[in-house]
Order: sequence, then structure tokens, then C-alpha cells
Amino acid sequence: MAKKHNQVVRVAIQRPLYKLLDYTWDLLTPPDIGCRIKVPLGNTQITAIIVETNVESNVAQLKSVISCIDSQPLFDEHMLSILKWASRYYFYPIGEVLFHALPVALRKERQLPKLSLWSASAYAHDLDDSELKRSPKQYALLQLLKAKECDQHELRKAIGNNWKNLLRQLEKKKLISRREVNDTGLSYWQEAHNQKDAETLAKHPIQLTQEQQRCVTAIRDAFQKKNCKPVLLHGITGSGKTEVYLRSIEPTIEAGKQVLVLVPEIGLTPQLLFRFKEHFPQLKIVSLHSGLNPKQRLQNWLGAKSGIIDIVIGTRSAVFTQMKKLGAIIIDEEHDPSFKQQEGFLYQGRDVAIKRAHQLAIPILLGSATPSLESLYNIEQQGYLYLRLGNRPGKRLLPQMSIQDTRQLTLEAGISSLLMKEIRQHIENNQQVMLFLNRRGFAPVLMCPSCGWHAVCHQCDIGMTYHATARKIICHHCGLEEKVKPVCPDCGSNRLTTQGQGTERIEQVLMTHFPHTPVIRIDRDSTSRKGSLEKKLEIVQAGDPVILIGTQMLTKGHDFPNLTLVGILDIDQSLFSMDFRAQERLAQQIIQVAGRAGRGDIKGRVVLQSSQPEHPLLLNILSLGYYQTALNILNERKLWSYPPYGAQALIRVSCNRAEAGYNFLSKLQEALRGFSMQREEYQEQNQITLLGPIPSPLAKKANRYRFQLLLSATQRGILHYFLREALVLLLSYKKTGGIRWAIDVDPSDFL
DNA sequence: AGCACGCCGACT
DNA sequence: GTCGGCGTGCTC
Repeated sequence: MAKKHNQVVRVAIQRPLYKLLDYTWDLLTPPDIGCRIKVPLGNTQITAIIVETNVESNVAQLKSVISCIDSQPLFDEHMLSILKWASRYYFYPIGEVLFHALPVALRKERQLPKLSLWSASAYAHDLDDSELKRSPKQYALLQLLKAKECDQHELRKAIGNNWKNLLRQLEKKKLISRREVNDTGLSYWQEAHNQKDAETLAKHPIQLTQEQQRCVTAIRDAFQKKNCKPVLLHGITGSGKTEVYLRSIEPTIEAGKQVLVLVPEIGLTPQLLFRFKEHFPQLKIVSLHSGLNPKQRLQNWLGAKSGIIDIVIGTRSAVFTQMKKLGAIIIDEEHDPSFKQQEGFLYQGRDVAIKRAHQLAIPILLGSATPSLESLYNIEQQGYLYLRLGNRPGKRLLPQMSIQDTRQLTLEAGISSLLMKEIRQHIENNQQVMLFLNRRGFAPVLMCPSCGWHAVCHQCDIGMTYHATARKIICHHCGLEEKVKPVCPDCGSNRLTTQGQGTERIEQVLMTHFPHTPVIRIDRDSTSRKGSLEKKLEIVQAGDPVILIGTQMLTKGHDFPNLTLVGILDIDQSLFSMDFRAQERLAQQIIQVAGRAGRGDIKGRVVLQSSQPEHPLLLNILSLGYYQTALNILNERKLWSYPPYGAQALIRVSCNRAEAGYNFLSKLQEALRGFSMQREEYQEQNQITLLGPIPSPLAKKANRYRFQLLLSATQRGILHYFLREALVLLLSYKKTGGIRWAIDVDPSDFL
């Protein structure tokens, strides 16, 4: 007699609700934490995830669960606890967080895919085969199924596209039987995985340098320890960090554990995937990022969850991948700002990974040529292990870097005459040159010299960038595009001019100077078509002299052996930015860009153009190198109690009408001030400060007025104490006039 | 977020 | 008189 399980379950739904809902459970099967279910909500039905069972609810009228979607949980208790932590820490609704961690294919009530397995029936085994003499294809299939139970992927491989028809015929004759099992993602992997890959990937063992070997040994030692602290691998550009990652996880892999590797951008997954497959040809390795289609994503996720996939290489969101036997995590380019999600669920992927590793008591390895100040701080304060790779393998040297004072030189499109000469020399020596400029388009300003008018985005109140190729002015913040007007809209003058330069203009100028050398521009505009980036990179890889012009897209991970000269343009703005993180960012960017030079056998050269050649940051980078410079910046942060010494959160508000937005935040600010008065111990010792409300640096974006309130605390706990109060207040305020608010914990940008 | 309810302006 | 605008409130 089937028994009903009468009890109450607590569930999360995909709505911006900061609480869980209770339902009665009177289904035949017992409820299981981590499963999706269908529940009534208002007068609709939605998908929910069970987070607690056997609940004592104090809600008067409970509705009951309609049905259970999953027969097995999608999250285990560790994953659920990390997700709950993330929801609390980042003040984001629990349901939104949970569903965020699922592949899109599973966010609605779609079932987990099943796999059908066919085998020969008992009847078939008894039967004389001669019955099928006249249909040799059916005969062959039956022989196959007599020998081995097969799934659809195996059958397609063995039989061809006609497998379905043949199966149906055998089924009619009752010669085969079918059973269904949960899809582990294995057969999909087998189908997607190119067997040729594994063969051409004949491993050519790389001899580790002594330094690399020392790091590998140290990491393996650390990884063996119980509750191992995070390890920071500070390897200069081109020092061979990837090889160290590969060797370091060998014991983890041999122990049958899985490894999760996070990279900042999709663009970095293919090459890393290749290196990992090459090193571990026998392993099942997949990538997980937004570039995959929903089916690929689901299948790779399933493989990770079921444990048949050994290594997952993914971007930020992959940190939430359910894995059966996760044994280690690697964060490549640990310092990279893209680990911070900037929309919706505002989390720091690296920080979540560290938390996850800690909770699972598994090792985590952070790698970078330019470690974040947070990580350097954690070495001292949290006892992270610091390892350094200070040399490039072979006789390769770090490039020689120098500053060019642009005030003393004539400039053409922002390129000094001296740099131009050097470019010519390197091209004539059959080498490649790269110019780095973090500004897309032709020029950042389009203006009228007679009346002073300049193109402004009416949705954002900031200047629009002139794009010569598209013959448009484009707002880089909201995407608004306008055809370029032939005459000034204010005074009618027909002599509109541009000011400043972007990558397009540099490209144009260099093309006239070097008509016989390919000039390749790499930025979001020139690589938006699929495959065009790969095409351009191929040309560069061929090694013939070229001039590369690019934005930060170009700085990450690429290896161009014949590149010997790097020019860094237009850094002056960052030197005087209001953002206290600008210095760290600039230092990282300079070192990373510079690191593209001299990766072959010829020593590289890096030219830093600036009108501020005496700026202490630049001098520090040149004379002290990244590590010391970073420690110096860290020291300054300490004086000001800036992060990572203090903790910050930003409460942002945007609204159609400026005044309503400002008033909304003012109300919050006053209430919080009152709240802090009640806690004199915090007030007196200045342990929490409120700054604002002030207009955001980008005060108007896409027709919305933006304001922010900055909370700075000396300790995380105090910050979160106030944020909990802020959340209660925010939820109690009416959102009239299209007000939207967001809490950004550990903000990385003040935009 | 959705979705319903409710209260005001301009339509057949 | 009613259609529909969106401000407000709630979801077990």
C-alpha cells in the first residue's frame, strides 16, 4: 500500500523574493532537497526548488505541491550551502541565485534528459538467426545488441542514420527490449569528442624549468594538506603558468577527483582546453560558458554533475557547476575584473570559488602575472601560500620597458615621431608590432570648431564616439547610434572636426605610413562577426611582419612569438582617475600588455607614451616591477582603510526622474544614519561611514538618472550588519516612478 | 518578476 | 457607462 508523505517543504522560486515559501507535500514519493517541483503561486504554476524538508511552518494557509519534476537532486548539500551563502553575502534573492546556478535548459519544468538503452530480448537469444536472413541490416543490428546493450549515440555510430527505423522493425518482432536510465552526459561527450583530437594530441612532454618544478612540488605538497590554504601562483607573463597548473593537478586527477578551472573570458577557453586535452589525452574535459548552445551546456553540466567529466574549464558562472567529486579549483588570471558580474546577481566569481573550496576543504590555486591586491593582502592576513615564477623558460627575457615623454615629441594621431620610427625599424627587421589603446572608434569627440558644439548622447549626457567605418556616432554606454551629420546642428558650419583618437584612427594613420604592411585592428567592432577574431589571430600567428592595434581584448593570454615591439598609448587619463582602483588596474594592464612582447627568442621592447613621465606609478612600475608597486598601492589603501583593508558596498538607484531617484536614496541615507546613531560604538570609532547620495560618475545612462550611496566599514561584519538593515528599509519603500535599486557588495567599479 | 486589484481619464 | 493607463501589493 503506497503511503503518502504528509509534511511541509520549504522552496525557492525564481522571483525577486527575499524569502522561501512553504507548501504541503502529499505526494507518494518522499521529498528530496535539491529537486525541482511544480507549485501553485497565485493563480499560476511555477517551478521551485526544495531547500528544506520536514519544516514546521507558521503560515496559516498552505497550498500543496503539484508534482515532483526530478527524481534526483540537482544540487547536493554543499552546493546548496554555497548558494545560500552567496545569496546572503551578496544580498540577492535566494531563488534567483539558485536558478542562476542551473543551465538555462533546466530553469523551467523541462525534465532531465533520459537515455534509452536497447538490448536483445530473451526471445531473440532463443531464436534461430535464420529468421532474419533476408534483412542483413536488421541481422547485423541484432548481433550488435546481443553482444552489448547500446544507447542511441552508439547505435548511430555503428549503424548510421537509419538506426531508428531498424530498431523499430526489430521492436515489432519483439526481438529487442528497451530501458531508460538517467543521462550522465557520457554518450554526448563521446559523440562530441573528436577521436582524431586524441590522436593528433600526441603528448610532447615539456621539460619543466627548475623554477616550475619547484612550484609544482610546493603546490602538490600544499594540496595534500588537510584544509589547505589558497595558493597564489605569481608567474610573470610568459613564465609557463599553464604547465604548472597541469602538473600540479596530476595527483588530484590520479585520485579520481574532478578539477574546475575558471578563466576570465570565453576567448581564453579554446587554447586552455587544447593545452589540457594535450596534457591529459585520456581525460574527459569540457568547457562551460555562454558561447555554448543550451544543449551543449546542459550536457556538459550533466557530465560534471554525474562525475563522468574530469575537468571543467569555464568562465565566471561555471563556479556554480554542481560536481560530483570536485577535488581542486584553479582560477587563471585571478586579478581579472571580469570575474565580477556587473549586472543582476552581482558576485565575484573568484571569491565565490575561494569560499567553495574552503567549504569543501579542497585546494584552490590562483594564478596571475599581476595578482590582485586582495590576494596579496590575503597572503599576509590569511596565510595564503605565495609562489613565484620569476623567469621565462629558455633564454627568453622580459621586455625592456621605457617611458616616452609625449610633451617633448611631435604626435600624429597620438603616436610620437619616435615611436613611429621604432615601428618602422621592427617592421623592417621582419618583426611584429602591437599598439595598445583602450578606446574603440575613430575619435572620442566630434565637435564644431566655430561654435563649440559637440556630439552628446541625449540618453546618457556624455560624449558620443565617432566611428569612421560605420559613418556613425555611437554612445559607448547605451549603444545609441546616429548617422553623422554633415553640418553642425547648432550653427550650420560644415567644418565638423574630431578630437582625440581611437583604434580606427590609429589604424588609418598606420596604413598610410606602412602601405605594404598588414595593419590588423582587434577590438569589439572589428571582431563582432563570428570567426573574424580567429582569422585575424591566424594571420598574426603566421609570423610575418604586421602591425596590431587593439583594445584590452588583445591583452589577454595571446602568444605571438614574433612580436617584439609594444606601444602603449593614452594612459594619462587613468593616472588621474577618481577611482581608487584605477592605479591597480593600470599597473596590471601595462604589465599584461607589455608581456605580449618578446615571447619568442628575440628580446622585446615596450614603449609607454605619457605626458606624465614623472608620475610615481609609472616610475614605480619601471624601477620596482609589479610586485613592489602593488605592495606600495596596498600600503596606501591601508592608510585610507580602503579595500581590502576595509569593506565597501554600493547602493545604487536609478529612476526616470532625477529628483525621485535622489529623494529615494536620501530617505535611505537618513534612516541608516539614524540606525547608526543607535549603535554608538560604531559611530564613535568611525567604523561605518555613509557617503552620498551622490550622482553616479555616469549620472545618466539610457535615459535613467543614477545615484549611489557608498557604505564603507572597517570590518566585513559591520558592513553586512548595516546592509541587512538597508535591505529591510529598501524593501519597505515604495518604488514609485520606476525606481530600481541594487546592492553591490564589494563593488569593483563606481560607474 | 508576474499578476491582480483598484482607481481615474477619454472613448463607443 | 466601459476600456485601459499604471501605481500598489502579494506571492506559502
